[in-house]
Amino acid sequence: MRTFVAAADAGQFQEAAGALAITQQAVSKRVAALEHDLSVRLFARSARGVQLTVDGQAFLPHARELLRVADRADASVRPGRRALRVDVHSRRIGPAVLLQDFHRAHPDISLDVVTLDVDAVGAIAAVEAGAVDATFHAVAVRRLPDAIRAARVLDEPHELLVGPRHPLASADVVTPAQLAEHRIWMPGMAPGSEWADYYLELAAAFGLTIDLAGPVFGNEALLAEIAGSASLSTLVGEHSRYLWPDSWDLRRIPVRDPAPVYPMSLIWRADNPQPALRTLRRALRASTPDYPVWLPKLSGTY
Amino acid sequence: MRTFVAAADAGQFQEAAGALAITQQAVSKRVAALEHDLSVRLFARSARGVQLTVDGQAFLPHARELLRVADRADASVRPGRRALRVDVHSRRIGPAVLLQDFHRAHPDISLDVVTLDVDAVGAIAAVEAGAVDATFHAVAVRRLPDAIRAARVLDEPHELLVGPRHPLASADVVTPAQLAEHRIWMPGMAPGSEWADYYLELAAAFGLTIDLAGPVFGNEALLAEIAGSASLSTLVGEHSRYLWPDSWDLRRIPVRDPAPVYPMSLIWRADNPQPALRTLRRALRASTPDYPVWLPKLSGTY
DNA sequence: CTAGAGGCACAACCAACGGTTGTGGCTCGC
DNA sequence: GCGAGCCACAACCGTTGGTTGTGCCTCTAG
Repeated sequence: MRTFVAAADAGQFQEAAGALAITQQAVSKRVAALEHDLSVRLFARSARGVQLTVDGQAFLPHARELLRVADRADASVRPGRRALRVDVHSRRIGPAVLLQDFHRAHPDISLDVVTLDVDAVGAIAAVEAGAVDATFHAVAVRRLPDAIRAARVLDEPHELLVGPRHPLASADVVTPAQLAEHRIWMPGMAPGSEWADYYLELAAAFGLTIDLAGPVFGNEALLAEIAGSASLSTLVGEHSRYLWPDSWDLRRIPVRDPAPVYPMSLIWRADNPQPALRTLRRALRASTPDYPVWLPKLSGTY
Repeated sequence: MRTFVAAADAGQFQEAAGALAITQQAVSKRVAALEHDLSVRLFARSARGVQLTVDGQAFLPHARELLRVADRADASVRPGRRALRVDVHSRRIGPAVLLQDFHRAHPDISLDVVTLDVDAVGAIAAVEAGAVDATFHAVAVRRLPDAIRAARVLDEPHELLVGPRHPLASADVVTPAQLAEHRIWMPGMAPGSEWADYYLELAAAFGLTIDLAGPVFGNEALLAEIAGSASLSTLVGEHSRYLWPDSWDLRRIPVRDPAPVYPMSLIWRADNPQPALRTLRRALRASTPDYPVWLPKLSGTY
């Protein structure tokens, strides 16, 4: 492909061969092979050089695009100068949305969003090791390793997700106190994880029934279950993206007075030289809600 | 790359090998070679299969994109089911702009814009031969080959392009009659071409001095010449895109009363089965100006 | 605790690919 | 008409990339 583009740019195989440091015959062979694979003629040969055919003209921009993508792919992992790589715990929750906004605002910065599938300790270890440039987690800033920095970037308020038959289905807003009478189901939180700790502390603070146990069949199953139930509900982050069929008629009801928020920090290595990281940090300015919030004490490992 | 994606999807080399109809060892070798080239480990191997590393996760979407682009590149020339291919005489004039608008409105339709670099006769021959799906030219509809259809899609009005020292530099609008006193320079029109015929007929109709001869050094040179001259001017299509440094201070002045328009038709083969062509035809509805226009008699080959 | 199943890597082997040099034919310009 | 410039074809050969055979590791079932 690179040879084809070089030949198209040069207008002759000889010169392209020079640029690629191979012989004219090799260029001829490569182009012939490409033409054979595509079963189409890309160049019209003459004694003065070559000229793109119609098919060649149509193919050229695609070939260039292919090389661009290949170079980007290479740059995404090439040690030393790879793209900014950020870990999010799930692609459906707040931080992923923040990153998407960031990408829209800075399309020139190449960004890789990955999901490490580890807890805060593991993610911070990955940041320390340089495997990722940054991660999002709830941390008590005082107890981080020396080389690690953190900045609060998102206080994520919660919404109650209920089906149409749930008693609170028609509420515009609910208070934590109101939730005490209802069962909140959040399966899949590993005991001891920051998530489990958070929801246990929340439950204790307001006398709630938050069910962290139970079989985990995935988010889709959970949503389906809630859609059909008159008593089940769950909590989701305000920025999170969950999709369901319209017919399920699920409702998201803000929780306020106070609003339990989940405090997310961006975590990075102090000595990370990536300029894009600085840009990301600047772009992610925390906007504190203008209503009363409830925050956990964050007594976990960090 | 395809092997890497297959292995990532399968979660094990064995299964990927089956899907690709090669042996597990070949998959192992291919992945190892890719890892070597990138000097990065993409998979963590275990006795239960393989799992993407962080680098692998970051690389995967790029690899998928690469395959997508490769497939599109292939589809762009693969005989039988290639993308809609339209010839424009120049990427800077009206039809190219129409196509760009069309692409924005229908981003799902893959469109290849090519420049055949031939006259109307050659372009229509290319349409007949199936090398391109459509072309834009000024034609008298009556005399086309049987298998060819045409529809007027753009009556392109002209603007006078002058430098700041030209006598008409400050005019808001000019008439063809006014132009009779000034020299209009349009080098590079081959004698007998539809363009030359048009401008000759225009010159005759209004007693203009239109200079089609002269050395051709390219558009940039022409613009530079005009910018510095107090007497030279040229005509450009209203939709055409020419760029120049701000300091040149060139002005585009509409020609009206009547406005000489250049009538462009979309030309295609009656039996072209491409559904996208139908969409293009529907999208390109001619919008006739609501002011008096001048049209040529179109006495050329077609 | 052990045996077997399942999965990946390494080694040896071999066809085919992709480069090289050498050469011939074509076209254009002097 | 002849040389210069450029591309294609042929012969040649090292390397690549597939194959089969095998060993090692881990997880699990008996």
